[in-house]
Amino acid sequence: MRWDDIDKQICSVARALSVVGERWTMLILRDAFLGTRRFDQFQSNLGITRHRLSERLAKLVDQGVLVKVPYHDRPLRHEYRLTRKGLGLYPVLMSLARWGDEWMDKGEGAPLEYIHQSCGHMTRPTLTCSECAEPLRPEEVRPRLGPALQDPNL
Amino acid sequence: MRWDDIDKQICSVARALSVVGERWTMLILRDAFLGTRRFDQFQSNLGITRHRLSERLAKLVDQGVLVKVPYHDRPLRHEYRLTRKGLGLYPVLMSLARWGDEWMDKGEGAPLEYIHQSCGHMTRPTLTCSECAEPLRPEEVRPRLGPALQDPNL
DNA sequence: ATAACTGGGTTCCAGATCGGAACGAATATG
DNA sequence: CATATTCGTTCCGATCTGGAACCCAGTTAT
Repeated sequence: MRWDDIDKQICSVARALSVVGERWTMLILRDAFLGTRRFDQFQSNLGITRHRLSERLAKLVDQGVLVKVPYHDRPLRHEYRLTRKGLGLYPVLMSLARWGDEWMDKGEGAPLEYIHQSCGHMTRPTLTCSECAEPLRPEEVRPRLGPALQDPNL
Repeated sequence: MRWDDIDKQICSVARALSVVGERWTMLILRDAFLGTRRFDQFQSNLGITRHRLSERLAKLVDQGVLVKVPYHDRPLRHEYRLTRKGLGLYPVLMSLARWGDEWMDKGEGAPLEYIHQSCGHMTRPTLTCSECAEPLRPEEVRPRLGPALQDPNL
């Protein structure tokens, strides 16, 4: 199977990766969450080539993860901002960051720390159950077929 | 900058992606979390080529995300299991799945649903603050430089 | 005992994707 | 007018990918 066809799988992870699973895309979004908005800020922060960057940004705009907002008229200039769909990726980014902090540390501690302003503490983002609020452990979660995978002939 | 050098960045997201950011890797891990363990189970579930699969598995073993465990002696056969480091990626996978459920749905509902066995309910995995247990919203979290990025000359 | 099968790979090649550098277009600045 | 800034695009050689064929050690089927 070609990579371009993964979005045809009936799997939310595959579909998500069809949008954010390419090289650089997650790093672009990391920067977007940290406040980067303009083409060449992205470019110099990331060290990605201009070509690749414009390709990735275009796809993210296309998929509704970013919007192009004009911030200057003549000459026409845009910046790229996270949409609600884009903001929805926050847990993915934070989970990646936490895993990196925990498992890929080279002995100098975390690059960034996060203050949760509503409670004032340094936070360690934790995935919890929406119903009982306990941290979700893989052994305690049982997946079952959802609507999209239920055979109507059963 | 070449993609192979992203792990040199002082950024946990980049370091995490240097391990799990290649095509297919996350899908391999998704399958691993759903119980897949053997080479050709992965291969037929994913539709990845054998070559690519053996390459990805080798890297994941190398990075300590999976372990090769022998399950048969003569002929020698191994299976691939998640290590603690691998299990640590659960929040990343679940967050991706939730985002896919929410934003990439094609109108037939979620492919999988998740039952949290310790509370018995269908759960919607939610990223929360470790300190106050409230859901983490990006606007309420302020990043600051951590130990790895603090200039010792300040 | 020979053939066919199984699990777990590796080799090879054509085509797609990538990185780097040069080029372009539209306006602003001196 | 010459130069700079911003945001791209074009081109090309290098790297990566997918598909198919091949390999090898044991195992079962004939």
